[in-house]
Amino acid sequence: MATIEDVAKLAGLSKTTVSRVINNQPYVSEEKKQLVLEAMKQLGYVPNSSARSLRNQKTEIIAVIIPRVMNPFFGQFVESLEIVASQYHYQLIVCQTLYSAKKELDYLNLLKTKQVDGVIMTTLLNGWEAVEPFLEYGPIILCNEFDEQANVPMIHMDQNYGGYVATKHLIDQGYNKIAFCCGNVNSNVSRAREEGFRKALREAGLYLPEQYIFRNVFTFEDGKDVLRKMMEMVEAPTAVFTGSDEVAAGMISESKRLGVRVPEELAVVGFDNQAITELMEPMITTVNQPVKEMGHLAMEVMMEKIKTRRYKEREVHLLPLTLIVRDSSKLANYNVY
Amino acid sequence: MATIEDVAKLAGLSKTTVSRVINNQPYVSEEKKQLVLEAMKQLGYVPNSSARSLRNQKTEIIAVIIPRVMNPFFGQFVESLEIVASQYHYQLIVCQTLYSAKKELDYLNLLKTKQVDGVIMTTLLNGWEAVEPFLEYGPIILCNEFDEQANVPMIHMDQNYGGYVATKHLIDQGYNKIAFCCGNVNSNVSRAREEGFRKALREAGLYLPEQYIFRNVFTFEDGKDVLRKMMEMVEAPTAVFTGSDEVAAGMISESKRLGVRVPEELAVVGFDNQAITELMEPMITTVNQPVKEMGHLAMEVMMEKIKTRRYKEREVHLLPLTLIVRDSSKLANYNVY
DNA sequence: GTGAAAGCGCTAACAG
DNA sequence: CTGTTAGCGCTTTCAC
Repeated sequence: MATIEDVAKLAGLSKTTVSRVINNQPYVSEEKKQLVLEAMKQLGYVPNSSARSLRNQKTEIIAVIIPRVMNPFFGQFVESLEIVASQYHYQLIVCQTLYSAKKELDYLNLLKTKQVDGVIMTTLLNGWEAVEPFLEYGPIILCNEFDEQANVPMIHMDQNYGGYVATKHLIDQGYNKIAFCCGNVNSNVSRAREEGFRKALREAGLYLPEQYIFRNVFTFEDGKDVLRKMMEMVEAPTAVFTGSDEVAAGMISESKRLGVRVPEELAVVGFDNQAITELMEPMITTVNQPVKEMGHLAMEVMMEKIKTRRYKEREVHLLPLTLIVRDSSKLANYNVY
Repeated sequence: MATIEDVAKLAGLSKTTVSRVINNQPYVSEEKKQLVLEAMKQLGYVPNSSARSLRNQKTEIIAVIIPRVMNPFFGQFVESLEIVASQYHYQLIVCQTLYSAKKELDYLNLLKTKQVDGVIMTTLLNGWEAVEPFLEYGPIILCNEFDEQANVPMIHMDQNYGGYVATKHLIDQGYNKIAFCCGNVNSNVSRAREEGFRKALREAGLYLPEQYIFRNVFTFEDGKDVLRKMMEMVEAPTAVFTGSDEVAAGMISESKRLGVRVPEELAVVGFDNQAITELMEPMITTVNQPVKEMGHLAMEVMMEKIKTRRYKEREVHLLPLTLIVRDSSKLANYNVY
């Protein structure tokens, strides 16, 4: 493998001059520049990234921590992050926690070992106190997940509003026995959605029985399970707010199997606005999250923080959530009027 | 940031000894070892990866080149790759070509610049001739996509069989006007499937009109478009083999809109066995691809190639494909008997 | 067992 | 404009 020295020798110049050419620096005559370029081409030379990283103290790699790629929300996030990163000639390392706090911590260490220039986190399994010390080694951006104390850039959606608007919609449709389903209990995302949910119920003077609350519901299968549990209740809910389209789809699928009509006997609202919402029958009412925008913004903010080196300041970017009404929550007779 | 030198000073020892402790090398007394460990803890020391990479000529990073993360097939592939990589303490860089040959080449350069220790490719947009020279800089593994000339490890499915078995199934169900749909024209995957498809038709003595062949069909929307085109034909096909479940879903969705009954008037077979196949109505007949296994195997093979440093040899791992019959291709009256 | 010193490939003072 | 030199942080001879 050719090194800068080989190029220098072949061109009959010094390493410095070659380096200047590589980095498009001024103060190198056109003549010598051509000499260098020629030598580089002849040797098929490309600079060694490890050497550059060591010397420049930066790797041009960003790590993104997500639960798992196959969750469509995070998959889409990774996709949009990578697109922007590649425009800046940065690479993206994917880090899947698989919901393990230990793995989250291991991945944060990439910052400490200087394998990456920054970390974008979408989970906070260890709590902010555990994450904060890593700030000493480079920028961390909180995406989707958030924390009241965190002194870093945060990009997320108004989850409280999301929970509120979806629930308000159900109430407006005439439903009054509404259940709540969420994923990670320790997540502020879930917490905020639940607050919004409760706010809507409160405003409507509706009561929320304890058993109408389901937590740690993540997958299609989980959705099925919850539906069965709901239907076994003496007083079953007539509507349910879920934390993800996948869960909503599971519920609808299981409803069909049990002969429960959606939305007549049970209204279902999803979250995320994934492709599946338009494929299910009935099509799923959901809350759209601007994931792509979040990815773009996150990477842009990361690039800026790396450049300015000021990243230990709280900075909140709030992205809008919008309710998308489809068939899984729309009572036919309400449409007539 | 503490360096090895700081640790050495604090422990009152040399860098060499500290290095030995870091790397668990023998020939260091238990006593000094404890001294070093203590100093390391006190300083919160972690070795700098760039320095290690430069010195050891390896980064412990693997790049994976895929079209895009949001394609569920590749998303799942990335997910399983990352899981195995992390067990080996390797990181995974995602590289999305977005179907651009130039980007594919750019990403291959990661190998040349030594930013990664190996590359796993799932596309071959530039043809093997263009890829081969990069072998000089490190291992390349071909996954899913394959090439007859490539002198590297290849892990893929028997696509020819996949095309054959799905088509045979349609024929056995009594369909005889069968259309073919595939994605990338220049892909051996598509090519092999088409061969299998044609073989089944040939065996059954069925004729294949040119207009029954659709290429460059990738998305849900593409599926809808193709369906409309098919239905506009004077002699419309009564069955269709598609290259992906997404496309199949698009077709079924559009069929419903147009009042075309599936499978009575049109049988549809997908490919990949994604979650969506069980959510659509009717549920989609498809060909299961062991993506997870492919990911695991690919990373295991990569680790082995990196260790042995022998990777310029052709080596084919063929994974089995299985037909999964569901409702989108099953004529009710055929089930009775 | 332990340490001094060289060097991985690159960039940036600094001097000319 | 160009080159000499030092050094980023680590591992590995090689000597003791």
